[in-house]
Amino acid sequence: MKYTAIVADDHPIFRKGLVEILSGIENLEIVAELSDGLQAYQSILAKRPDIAILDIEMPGLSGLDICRKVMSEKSDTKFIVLTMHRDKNFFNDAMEIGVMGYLLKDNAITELISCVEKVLKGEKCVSRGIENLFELSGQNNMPELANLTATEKVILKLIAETKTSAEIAQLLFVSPNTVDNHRSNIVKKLGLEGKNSLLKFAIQHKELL
Amino acid sequence: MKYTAIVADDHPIFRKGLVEILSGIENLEIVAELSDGLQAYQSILAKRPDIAILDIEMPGLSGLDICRKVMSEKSDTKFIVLTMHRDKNFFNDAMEIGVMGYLLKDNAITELISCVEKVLKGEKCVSRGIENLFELSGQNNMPELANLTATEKVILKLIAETKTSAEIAQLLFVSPNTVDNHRSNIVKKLGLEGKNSLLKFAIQHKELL
DNA sequence: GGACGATTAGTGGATAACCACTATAATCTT
DNA sequence: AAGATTATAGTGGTTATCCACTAATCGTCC
Repeated sequence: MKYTAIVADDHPIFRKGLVEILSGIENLEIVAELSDGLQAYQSILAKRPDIAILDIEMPGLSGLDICRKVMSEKSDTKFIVLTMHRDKNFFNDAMEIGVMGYLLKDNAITELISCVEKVLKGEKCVSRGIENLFELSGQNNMPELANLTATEKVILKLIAETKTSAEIAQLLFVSPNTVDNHRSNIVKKLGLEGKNSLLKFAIQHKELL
Repeated sequence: MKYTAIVADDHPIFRKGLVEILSGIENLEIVAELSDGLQAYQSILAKRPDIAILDIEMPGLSGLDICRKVMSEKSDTKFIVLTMHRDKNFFNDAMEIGVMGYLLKDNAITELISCVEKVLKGEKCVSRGIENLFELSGQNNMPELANLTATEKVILKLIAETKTSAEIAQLLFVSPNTVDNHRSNIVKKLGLEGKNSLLKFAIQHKELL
């Protein structure tokens, strides 16, 4: 018996590679090949494939959006999502939604094949490199940042917006001295040194704040 | 007559797509397929292909590094580089080095094929989407930045790397006073105000420097 | 040769940020 | 109740940056 699959990815060359590899799996037939989220969603509803292999980052609907929508309509389709970026939020979302496979786009071809086979059997499958990523991101996501108090984080954010201590003091209705004191504490907690080191740090890391 | 090609990209699935598409070009034969920069470099030297299709972002040597090295050894190999990111610096570097083709990884398959054909004929070929990128970046690229002198730009870059005036002075073998003077001039030209305004500006705009 | 711009270097002053303390009140923990 | 943490506020000192000047040197263009 042949399983059916649909593939969606907005990068044509990468999609070509995907399709080529999946075509090599004997008991699998690709019934549709899409390049954007909405088309992929409609195609899944129309063809009800056994498995859908979706890029997360796509125009229109993301791969995760598609999973969410399809799964809310009691479908038996199983999902494997692909992503370029080792993003913890994506992974967490994917796990919550209940996708069966989570792969990094730079993974080996053998890993893709074995993942598809596992998922078809009903097993879950997560990329190698993701667990490492997890440990890593837990580590390099600045454990120091977690040590900061709520007020300190607020101030750090405002610093990242290139506000001066005087401006921050006005915004928070406290004395400039207090802000200055918080700055000192933050600098100490983060282990920074030198003039403007806090400003440099804040601007460079404002994405994680 | 058949042309020879080598392909290098560290993403296995994408590389598979690339190779698959290029195999469809009749007068082209792929003589090697690599997954890292150093291997690709050595392979090009060994096989002297007519054309090399290289990812820019690769472990070890980047695609551009490879071009630079190979071209300094009077090779006839023509280069097409691929990149995921619409990065102006990459493009400028590529043009300086003299690559024949510059493609974005999300480009269409037809564009890849026509680019290879053009380059084999000796024509240059740049991705659609790149010029747009250029106009865009050309517009919002701060006309004031163009007013800066070469030395001022160097100093601005170093400031963006969060170097202090004293450190910059040491690096450039000039007096700290001179660096300070340049800072003043830059601040004036950019119309900045307030303490650390230059540092803030430099860090926030370092991508365009 | 003269005008101009760029680079170099200096003086002097203002201020924001850093750094190290002390200290009080409020809150939370044990 | 005692202790810890947090937020608040202040004093005093150092320093990097900013700002406004002046000035010498060098190369380029007319």
